[in-house]
Amino acid sequence: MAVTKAKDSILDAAERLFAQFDYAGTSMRMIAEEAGVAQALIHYHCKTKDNLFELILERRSTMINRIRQERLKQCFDEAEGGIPTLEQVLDSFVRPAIESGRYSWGTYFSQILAKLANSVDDRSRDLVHKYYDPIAREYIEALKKVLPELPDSGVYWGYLIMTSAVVSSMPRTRRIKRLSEGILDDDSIEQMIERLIQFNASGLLGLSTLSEQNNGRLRTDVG
Amino acid sequence: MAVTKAKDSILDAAERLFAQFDYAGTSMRMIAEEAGVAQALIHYHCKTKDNLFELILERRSTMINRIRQERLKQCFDEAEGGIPTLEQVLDSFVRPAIESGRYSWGTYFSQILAKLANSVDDRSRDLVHKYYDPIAREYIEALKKVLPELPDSGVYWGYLIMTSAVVSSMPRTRRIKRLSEGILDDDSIEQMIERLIQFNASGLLGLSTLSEQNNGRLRTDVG
DNA sequence: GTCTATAGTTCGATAGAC
DNA sequence: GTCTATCGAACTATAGAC
Repeated sequence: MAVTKAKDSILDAAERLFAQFDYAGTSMRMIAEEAGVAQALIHYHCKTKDNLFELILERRSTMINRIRQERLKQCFDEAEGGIPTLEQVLDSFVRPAIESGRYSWGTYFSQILAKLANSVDDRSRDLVHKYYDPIAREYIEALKKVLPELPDSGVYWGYLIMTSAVVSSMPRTRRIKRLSEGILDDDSIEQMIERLIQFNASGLLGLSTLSEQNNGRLRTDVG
Repeated sequence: MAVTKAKDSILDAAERLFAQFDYAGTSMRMIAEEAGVAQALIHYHCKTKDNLFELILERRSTMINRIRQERLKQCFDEAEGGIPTLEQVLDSFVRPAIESGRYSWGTYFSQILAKLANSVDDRSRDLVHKYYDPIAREYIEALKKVLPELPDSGVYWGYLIMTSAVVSSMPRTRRIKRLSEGILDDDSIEQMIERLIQFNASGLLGLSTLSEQNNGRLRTDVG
């Protein structure tokens, strides 16, 4: 049985509005109007406003993370010696997220996800836990294999810093265009993917040079 | 003339509530109750809800960015040869932000800022423009001096990726504790500052190795 | 500066017809 | 599955006393 057409248009409309006005700033009336259905139909299909938000998150996170999972597995399957390069692993992580921005839904979902990832309330943490911890654990294991010299603490911190950078690069704030006075823009997806992989690969490798015993002191012989 | 005590308690209360429930999810009634004043007094002191939000942003951003500005200047003044190390520059950027999390207000403001930074609506962009573009331009100029071999596009992308990582590391989501199964936590401020500096310094340097003509191809000889 | 009271609007959710 | 109608509550902002 296919998902009803009405339910899809409700999810699409809510996704656009939640992105633009935030969860609390979006009313069921606005969603109904945007979707072109009666307000009561949203409750019929999606129960509550809170559940509607989770449905949106579930739809896109499973979509993106399934692709990541497949490409990560492919990395390891096709690698000579069974260990792919760091860049190959990061590509499988970064590309599905940034490429989703090509689709109109991606521009909306990315804003929802970025705000969710930076929320500290219990409900938001539970949602991140439910939909993003499984893929996080897979990448943490993959990074341990690809970077065997990196201590575990570096892997965890590195993964989280990298994730922050990727998630925050998904919404097109156009800030780079303003700061660079029009020279650069965030609509070049391939350029952004390349920069993110390069920056994060180097950043992860950089954590290797920081020994556990060495905390508080930084090498200053770079640059 | 000192700022009124009532106004401060209104700003403090609103800061806590905006962080917890977002802008649209916080009502003037909630703020009045949390501040222990009448609802009408908020309008007297802060005019509208929208203006109240800007007052909160102005108060903390000027506080943090003034410290950054002073320390950045100090870096260059005290450096031998006039050019400080990359890590010294990044320390002046990262430390004031992360250390603000020691104060209770920092835990609230960090959540507000992280969501603002990931918003694409015109009002949010204007606020980022007004309160964060000046300090951004100072650091971009500083990075150009510290990393003379890095092409401009690398400086702009690097600054924005770094900023994303730092801003998203400010709210204590405690995700690292869950993912590391209790081994690590985000309450160790010194450890977090060190990791962020190390990661971002390496990430910025990593962008140097990516030539303008080379886009689409990555070196794979790392790891 | 601080308050009470309230105008005028909008909210999430549900009841019940078809 | 889809609709109209509506309940009870909450909203921002202001008027006006002190």
